[in-house]
Amino acid sequence: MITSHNGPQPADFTDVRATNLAVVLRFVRENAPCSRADIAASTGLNKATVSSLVADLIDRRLLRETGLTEHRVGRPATMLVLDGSPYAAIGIEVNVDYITAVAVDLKGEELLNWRRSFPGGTSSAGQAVVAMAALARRVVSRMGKEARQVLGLTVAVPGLVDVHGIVRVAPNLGWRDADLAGDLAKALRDPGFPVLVDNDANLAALAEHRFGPHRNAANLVYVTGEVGVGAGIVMDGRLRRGGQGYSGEIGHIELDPAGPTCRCGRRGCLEAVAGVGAILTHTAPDASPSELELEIDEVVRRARNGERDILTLLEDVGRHLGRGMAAVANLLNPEVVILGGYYVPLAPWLVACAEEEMYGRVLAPGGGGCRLEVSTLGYGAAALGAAARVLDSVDSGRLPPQR
Amino acid sequence: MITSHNGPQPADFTDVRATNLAVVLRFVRENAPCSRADIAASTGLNKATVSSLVADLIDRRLLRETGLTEHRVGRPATMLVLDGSPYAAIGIEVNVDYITAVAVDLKGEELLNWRRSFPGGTSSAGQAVVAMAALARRVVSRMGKEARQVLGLTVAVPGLVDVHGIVRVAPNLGWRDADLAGDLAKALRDPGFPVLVDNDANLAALAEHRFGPHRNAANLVYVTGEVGVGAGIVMDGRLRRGGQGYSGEIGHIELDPAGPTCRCGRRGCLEAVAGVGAILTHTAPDASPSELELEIDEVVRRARNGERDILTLLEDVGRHLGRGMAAVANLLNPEVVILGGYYVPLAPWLVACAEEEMYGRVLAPGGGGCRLEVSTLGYGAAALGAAARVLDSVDSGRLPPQR
DNA sequence: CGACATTTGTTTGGCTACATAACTAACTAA
DNA sequence: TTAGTTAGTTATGTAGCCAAACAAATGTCG
Repeated sequence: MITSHNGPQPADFTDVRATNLAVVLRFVRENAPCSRADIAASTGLNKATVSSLVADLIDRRLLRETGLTEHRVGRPATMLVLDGSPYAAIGIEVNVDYITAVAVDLKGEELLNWRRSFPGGTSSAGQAVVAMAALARRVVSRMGKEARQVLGLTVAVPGLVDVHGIVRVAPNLGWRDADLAGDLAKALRDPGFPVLVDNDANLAALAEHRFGPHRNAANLVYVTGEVGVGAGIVMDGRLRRGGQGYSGEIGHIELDPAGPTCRCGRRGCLEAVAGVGAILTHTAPDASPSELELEIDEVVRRARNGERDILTLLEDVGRHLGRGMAAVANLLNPEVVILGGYYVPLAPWLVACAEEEMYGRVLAPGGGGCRLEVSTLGYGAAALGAAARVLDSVDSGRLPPQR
Repeated sequence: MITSHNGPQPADFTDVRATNLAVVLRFVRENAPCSRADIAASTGLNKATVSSLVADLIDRRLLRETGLTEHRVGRPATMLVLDGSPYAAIGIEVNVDYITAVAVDLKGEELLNWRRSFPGGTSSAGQAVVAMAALARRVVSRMGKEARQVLGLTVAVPGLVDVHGIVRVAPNLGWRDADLAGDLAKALRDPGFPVLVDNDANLAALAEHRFGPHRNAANLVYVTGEVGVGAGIVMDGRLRRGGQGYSGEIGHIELDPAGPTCRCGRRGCLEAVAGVGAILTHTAPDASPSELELEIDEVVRRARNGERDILTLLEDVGRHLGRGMAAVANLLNPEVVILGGYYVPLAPWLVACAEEEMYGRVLAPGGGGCRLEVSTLGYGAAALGAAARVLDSVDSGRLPPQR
């Protein structure tokens, strides 16, 4: 049996080449426009090697030469940039009431962002596959019209996804043991690109790691503020999924044995005291999942109006959230914890309290250098991360073939 | 400026060689005795390549040929084993009342295990360096007499050690901002091998990962049960230290806002409700740190006698511990959480309750496959891990030079 | 007992891909 | 115009992998 973690794999020349191609690709992404000489100087690779690698990447249409530098001593340099035009990566996010599809090019530029309503809360996984396949086909066809090759498709699911990509439990969708990736690939009939599935918080963390303002942080945690509360963990520059893929389940960390009852049946879970639900049980106890966004808007409006009870409620939620994040920061010592989902619109009234609690509880000197920040990627973070997941696999050496 | 995490480093042939040497070395460690043909078949490397790699490793005295196989069809195979004799890795553990030094060979066989009492609680870091240097010199000299080359020395410290190896805070030793590694290297006057410092829980986790019964687990957490409670985290096969090196500080996760006051000033920290201190405040409130071991022995004796109040106390501690470990398991989804330190002798009365709490609170299906286990490595786990840290750097390609 | 099969490990040759250095190219400065 | 500077390419050398042929040492079976 061949498994992935049977010790380190042996290396050969193709690995060297793949590694160095990825090094050049990443360097250009982060430093474009730049010359071959820049790449050689910064990476330590030889000029000749860089020329060969760049030629290869141009052949694969991943890089493109743009103009020359002017008015400098010496021969002008031909500048290189990522070639945005020939490829696309697709990310899809399923949720309680809608499906989002985004496509990005190699640079991460958003090519499209489609959202269609979908009764996720009352549909089976099979029905979701049908809906996703329809949407995906339209996206693929649009990409085809733009003469773009699709490099891959990843689906973000709010639930427990195991290391094989099987959706084990998605509480808000009511799914269990669904092989979404396999079924979707089947529905797309041999799509010619890999189809993957991962947890939404994991993928949002990946989006922050790649596109967010803290993209340099090798260690970060993204926290979803949806009906459930989950986390995606990036440590040492990579997503860490744990033994079976279930890492980041912080929603049911117990913060207070005397706290309110959680929907899991226990008391004082993070989700119950600092989740979006904890706010809405006070303001709109009968809201259905699909009304969530409207209800949160209403909470924001009332907070803006300075309604005392709402402000107190949010401060309280902020403090609980801060306590939970302190646990995360103490355990993982990330550079930054990023709050996402519905925490974003509520941030102005949450974050000060949360920060105070968190910084007060982190043991390491200087709070371990861990900051609490608010996501700037918006609601589509998971879908964007799903697309980023595709780009990541390109970065780690699985390049499209040569022309 | 050259920093370690500035993106992936370019690769060349020496990397390929180093990678493959490490692959062969690890394979032999885990499958000794084995033949060159076995290695080729299992790793996928070519027979010729394996021969060349093995010759190199024999030259470096890392491998040794042992007899031939007999009574099998075909040409008999020359079997290979790790060569235990020419090298040693040294691990030192500083504690409140003693310093431990261990030396192991390449196989992890313990060559010596010396413990000398040392008033760590009342000594400065400078005095500790003097004591450690004296002990280290004796160990190095003993290794010299056995004609062994010392590959490295690592010190395990109960405290916050940053990514540069500086001891930022060691509460029980009263140290702050001590460059132990630098000072110790200076005291040893150009020892000719690397001197490193790391947190004791991290190193104990490494010991479990390398030598423990769960050495196959790529994701594990080790929990120290000393005066403080800390954790070492192995994810995806490597120690994860976080952004600044302060990961695993679980002692002050707040489990109960209404709980007892912790020495950190807050209420209901894991350390305060499930640390060794939480037990001793009930049984021996005035015990000094150096009497800890005796006091725990006394608790064990009374538990064996079936004293009701002690059993209740331990069950209570077990439940709190289980709640804390549930948080760890939910966040990290490791294959196993290993309890160490003073939790080991107390395990018979703690673990059942802890398991029950933990499994009940882990959200993932089947508890995420996460088990709660008790360390079998004994009190010297951190020192052993310190030595393992040295062996790890050999494994990742920093081999001793050829003869 | 001897031919043959089986398995191990080495040798030879070929290939990939990196490094070094020499060289060409294209500009600025004076 | 000439010197200086920087960019990128073109040999040439070399490390180290793989594949295949080969040599060596054993067991098996007629």
